[in-house]
Amino acid sequence: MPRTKATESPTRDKLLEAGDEIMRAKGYVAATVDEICAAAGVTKGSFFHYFKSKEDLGKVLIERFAANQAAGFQQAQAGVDDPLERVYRALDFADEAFRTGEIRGCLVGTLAQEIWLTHPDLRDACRFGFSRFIESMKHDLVEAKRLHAPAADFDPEGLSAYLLATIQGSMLLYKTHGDREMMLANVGYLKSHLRSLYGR
Amino acid sequence: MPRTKATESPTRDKLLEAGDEIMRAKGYVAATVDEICAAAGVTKGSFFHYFKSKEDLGKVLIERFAANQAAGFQQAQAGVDDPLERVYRALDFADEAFRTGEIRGCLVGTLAQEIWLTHPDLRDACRFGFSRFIESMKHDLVEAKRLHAPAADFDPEGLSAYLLATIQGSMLLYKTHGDREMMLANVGYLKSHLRSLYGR
DNA sequence: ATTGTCATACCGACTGGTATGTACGGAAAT
DNA sequence: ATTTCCGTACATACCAGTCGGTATGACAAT
Repeated sequence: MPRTKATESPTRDKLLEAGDEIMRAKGYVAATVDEICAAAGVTKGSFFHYFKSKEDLGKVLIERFAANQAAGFQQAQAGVDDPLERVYRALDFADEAFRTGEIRGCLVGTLAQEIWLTHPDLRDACRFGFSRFIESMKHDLVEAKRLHAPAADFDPEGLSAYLLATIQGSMLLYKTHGDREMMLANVGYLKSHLRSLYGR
Repeated sequence: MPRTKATESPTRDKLLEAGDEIMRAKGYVAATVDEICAAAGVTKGSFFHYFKSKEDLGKVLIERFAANQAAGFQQAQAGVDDPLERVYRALDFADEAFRTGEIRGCLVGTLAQEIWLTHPDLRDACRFGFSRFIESMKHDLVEAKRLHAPAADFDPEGLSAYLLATIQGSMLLYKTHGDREMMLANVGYLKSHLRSLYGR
């Protein structure tokens, strides 16, 4: 296995998976390298072989999470051309993610909350992750207004950040209330809001 | 000075103020007792005289923050009887808080994100803080529907959690993007959504 | 008025545990 | 043979929380 460049190895993947799990549950600071190693079934030697620091792992995890998320949305919108329909597909995807399987929250949102002042590099990674969502959605929202509601009186530019904020906030409230219905209801309110803005 | 019961003292207040500031900035885990003591200008002896643990301080801070926040909203709605107008006043209050002064985020939201799994007592305090907002707002939203839009097709029960989620998420996005206009725009979207639901 | 007692208020060195990161060595693969 | 890979032991720092100590004022007894 030598001669490779140290990316893409099963050990590294296990560390990423464990790190993702633990950091999403307890946040960045409380997640310890030892715990991550134990969960991954490896030792510290491996950890610091693949990552030069805990912060390095955090950065990789944030980027990985954002990329996976983006891929999910992209898949949910595959083949759909109408921009408004693409937005609804994205919300359906979020809805589906909340409904099925375990919701362990968004890694980007979880980490951003506690490291934005103390770890500028991680904060930038989080910002990039958010922007990725915001920008792609913004494009569709603006286009959709031109197509379906050119005369309507609202600004489509900021809507994508609004959607993201509500989704992030819903996951936050879920952490304290454990109420899945509330999350789903919030996505419903978002959809109804969009319907009223875009006329359908 | 003896014979009192140890609550309400300038030293304790300084610890609370410092703890609030630091935990809001760095979260619960990263905020150290030493740092809080240094910021308050006292020593560890004082800290553990007034609080039996760091978690104890956290609990007090969450309750304090929620109470202050509730008092602020109450003041913003003072003398207003119409339930819908009360809701708008609350949003105006949030708007104003975002616009003026420093926004250091919501302590409840910040802590909830990282301690919900590891510190059940703190999570319960956060839930109570959120519920306080949700319940009082829910009452007005339900009443407002009966008064102003009894025939409209939406459920007013969940709207308050939706409002809170969007506001919390907006503050979260602010941490990565530092964009105050985005927060204000999101409150604007909320208002316009309410206007479209309630017909005014 | 003075003294003694006691609870509150506060200090700061210390402890035990644990955190990240390092040093180094051996296994395994090319 | 050299590099990747991964384990163990260790270095260093820092964490929450403890503990004895001092100071101060309230109260009671003298």
